Amino acid sequence: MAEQPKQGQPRPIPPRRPLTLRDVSEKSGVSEMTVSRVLRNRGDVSEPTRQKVLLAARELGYVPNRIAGALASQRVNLVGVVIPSLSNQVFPEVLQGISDVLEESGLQPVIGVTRYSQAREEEVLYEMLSWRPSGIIVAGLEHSEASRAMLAAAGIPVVEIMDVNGTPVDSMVGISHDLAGRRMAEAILKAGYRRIGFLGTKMPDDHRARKRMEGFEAALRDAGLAVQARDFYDGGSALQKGREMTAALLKSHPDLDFIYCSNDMIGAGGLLHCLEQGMDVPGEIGLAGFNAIDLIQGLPRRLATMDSCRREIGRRAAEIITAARSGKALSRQVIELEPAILPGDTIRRA
Amino acid sequence: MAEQPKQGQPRPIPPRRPLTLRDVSEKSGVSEMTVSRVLRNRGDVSEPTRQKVLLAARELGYVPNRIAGALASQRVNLVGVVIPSLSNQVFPEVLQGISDVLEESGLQPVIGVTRYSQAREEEVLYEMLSWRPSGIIVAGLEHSEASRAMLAAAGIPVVEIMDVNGTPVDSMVGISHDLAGRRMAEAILKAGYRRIGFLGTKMPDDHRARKRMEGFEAALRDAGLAVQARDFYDGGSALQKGREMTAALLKSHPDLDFIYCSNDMIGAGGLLHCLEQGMDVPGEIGLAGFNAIDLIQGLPRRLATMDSCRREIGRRAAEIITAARSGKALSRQVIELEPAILPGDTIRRA
DNA sequence: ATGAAAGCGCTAACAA
DNA sequence: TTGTTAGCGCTTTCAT
Repeated sequence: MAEQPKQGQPRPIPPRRPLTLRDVSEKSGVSEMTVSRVLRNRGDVSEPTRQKVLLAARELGYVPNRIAGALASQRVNLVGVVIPSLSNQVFPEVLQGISDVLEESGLQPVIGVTRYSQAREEEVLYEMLSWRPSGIIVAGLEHSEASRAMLAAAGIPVVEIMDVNGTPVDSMVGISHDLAGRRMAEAILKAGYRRIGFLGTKMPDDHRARKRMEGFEAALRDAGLAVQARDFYDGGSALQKGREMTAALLKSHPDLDFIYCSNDMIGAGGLLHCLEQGMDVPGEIGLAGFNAIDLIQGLPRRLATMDSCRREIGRRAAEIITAARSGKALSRQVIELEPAILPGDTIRRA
Repeated sequence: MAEQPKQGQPRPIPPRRPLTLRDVSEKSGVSEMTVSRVLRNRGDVSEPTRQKVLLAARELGYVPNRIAGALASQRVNLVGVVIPSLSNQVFPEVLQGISDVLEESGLQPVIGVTRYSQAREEEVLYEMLSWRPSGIIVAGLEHSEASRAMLAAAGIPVVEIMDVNGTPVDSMVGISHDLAGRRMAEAILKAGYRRIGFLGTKMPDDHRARKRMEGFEAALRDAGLAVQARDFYDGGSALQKGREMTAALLKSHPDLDFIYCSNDMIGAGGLLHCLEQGMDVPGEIGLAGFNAIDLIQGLPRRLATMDSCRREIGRRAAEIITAARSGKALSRQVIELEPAILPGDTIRRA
């Protein structure tokens, strides 16, 4: 049963058992404990010993086993991040903000995707909490009872992000989507538009889009007006849907003078349609979206939109986690950011 | 030192120690071992016992500790996925394919982002391997020596994806970007275009974009032609950059009759520019991109492009991992997918 | 069908 | 500065 290096054979995956600290200890002639100290830069180790250990570890190709480490130390450098989708353009940017901050603290984001389903969210949270992360960042304030219970009982910082219209389990960082809708409505009314349509997503669980719409309608009501026409989409290319829905809306309601879209992609599609029809934008018809995504920079007109502060939200949320971890026992923070209106070229200047 | 609920104070993080199997065991009056069996659906447990345990676990809000479980069982339901970026539209779709397949097998993807840096990739891989995942999926074939060594020594299935122009550490699933560039060049030449320009990304480490360009140029050379003009971009809105770079390219080389872009966003920007200038697309000038992203469905013309098979690549890669895990000891698979040309409306019909 | 004992690979706490 | 000991919370294995 002696090991027999077969030369000339394509090297198979090494059947070796994974290396342990003990292997490094034996190879370097230093105790496991000291090896552990060197590998974690902890405690005082003499420079010669340090070098011996480092060399042995490198030569063996040792990769520490964090599972054992985490169990022994009761510390995990993981932060759970739970978001509805990765294909939404918006969430990767939040993630960017999060990982920018976490990286500095040696924390690692672990991403879970819920597909806008509370049931799936519950599963994802359960799965994440079972790894005993140092904190959880989760999009939105609407969760199942079980999810809220898990989060509250986890004994770690929990930050709910993107939205502040509701009651958080622990901390929250976001914008008021109700206010965002209202503000946009006010800007539109101030610019003189009166016959207003709405295009949105059908997603029954996109609570933030819903809140924007509700805020928008509330502001119109305050001015004695109402949305004249609306339509909702579900799936497919948002740009194409924006085109089609705008075309349909203007056909059934030719007198509309503004269309408020629940996101920039829909708005961009609408804008392309209107321009191709030779309509005067923003004179004859105005348009607005939401999010301020990068894309709108390249459109024929800069679509009016609102900054959703995604990156900043990510940064702030991550900072709450890192602060809590380094002992600054605060928690229960509530941070409301101010979404700015970017009027672009698709709303008449007042 | 009695606990003293301070009312009116913001509730601090619950100081309770996390629950363990023992807590469930005590509450249910069943041994830890049997509790463990129930919670994992393993072995034979009588129905009454089962119910007792489940009830106790639910009432306590017990979440198992996977760290301990993984250490004891030497099994981890994690699969590392290492990609260059999340903001590229393309990678989230690969991820979608991956998680569709993994989900069925109870495996969980863990995402790492390299920002197109090999040094960062090395760190990310080290970090991931330290969690002893059941497999690793990594984008691209170009890695540092240390990364390749780590992957080879990890003793788990490794799948390199997106590209097949190179030698994998273990398995690979992707398309030939060299071939993709060639095929597009051939289609363009066949349609009668001769004065061809190129717009790409500056990213020095986007090897796949580079290989496409090289294949493209090789095919032109075979036809006795060469790229007449080229430009590269870096950062910012790709749509806007596509616009600007196309404008600049056509200004300095007004006789170009085709522009091949290294991705659809650049191509879309170019298309919008050309149409706004009143140019005849595809008669006067043709355009093509790469990836077949959703967005192009909503453009004024369907941009010519090539399907990069992202979803399928993700699925196949994940299947290799799940197959290896369920004992079907294969490994070392090489799967080359065929990228189809989608001529759209921006290449003249032959 | 259920339980008891051993130990996964590492680190905290203490000893030398 | 270095080493020893005793677990971390669970699962494997074997006994009952």
